Amino acid sequence: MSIPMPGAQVRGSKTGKPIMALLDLLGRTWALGIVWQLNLGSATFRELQQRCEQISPSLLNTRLKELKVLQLVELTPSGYQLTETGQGLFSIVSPLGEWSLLWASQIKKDNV
Amino acid sequence: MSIPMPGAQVRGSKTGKPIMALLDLLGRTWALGIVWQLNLGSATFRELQQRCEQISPSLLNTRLKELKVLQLVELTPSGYQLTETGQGLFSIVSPLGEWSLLWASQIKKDNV
DNA sequence: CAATCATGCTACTAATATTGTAGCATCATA
DNA sequence: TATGATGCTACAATATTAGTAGCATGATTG
Repeated sequence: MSIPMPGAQVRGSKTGKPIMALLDLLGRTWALGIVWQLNLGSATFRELQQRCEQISPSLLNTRLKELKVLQLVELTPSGYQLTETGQGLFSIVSPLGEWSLLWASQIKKDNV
Repeated sequence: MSIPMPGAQVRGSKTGKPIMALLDLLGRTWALGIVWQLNLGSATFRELQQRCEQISPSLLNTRLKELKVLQLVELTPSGYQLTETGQGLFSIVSPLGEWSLLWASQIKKDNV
């Protein structure tokens, strides 16, 4: 799967709009999960694998490559970590944590 | 693929944490894109198909089923539309639109 | 200096998800 | 009773993800 570079055609969209590239990226398995986990602190490849509940190394590596090219993640001597841009992305999606709890309780409520 | 119900095991996570269910859902092709498009206004199945640049009807239907069960989307006489909960989700992710533009320009800048 | 360990990662097959096309069933309108 | 629009299903082809084994490199340890 080619890397969803903003400005280029991406999976599901030919317009090249950055938001479409971003939605393509975030719509890939574990992409958002990796960003989420890395926000908890930098991690080695294998640590990250464990935090992501045993994601396969091939997929983890594929995602990390994408995230590196798109400058959301970088590999430093102390492990993989979010770039400043990656932190910016995280800060946008971070309210999802709290929101998901409300969402969960609402779904439950309606099933009673 | 089973529906990522918060509280249950989901793809990639056994903890049942709502955030993991949410990340699973959002990590599926077109899930976030459908929410994004529906925020522009309700749409019939076929209109939605066109807005999503010719997403296949089988996948669109699969995603809509999931989003309906998870109460983010509902089918009304005037077409598919976001529920209040779905609008809440959108309001969190909506800054991604503007953010993606900055992101795109930053990536370009670094390539110069 | 050889053995051990941890690192990032590749290779490969099997399982699963997505695409793409055709077309069905239902309802409203003409 | 046609015609058109609706929501969708079926199915084969293709692409992605999962899962396991293990390689290559560098640091540490005996």
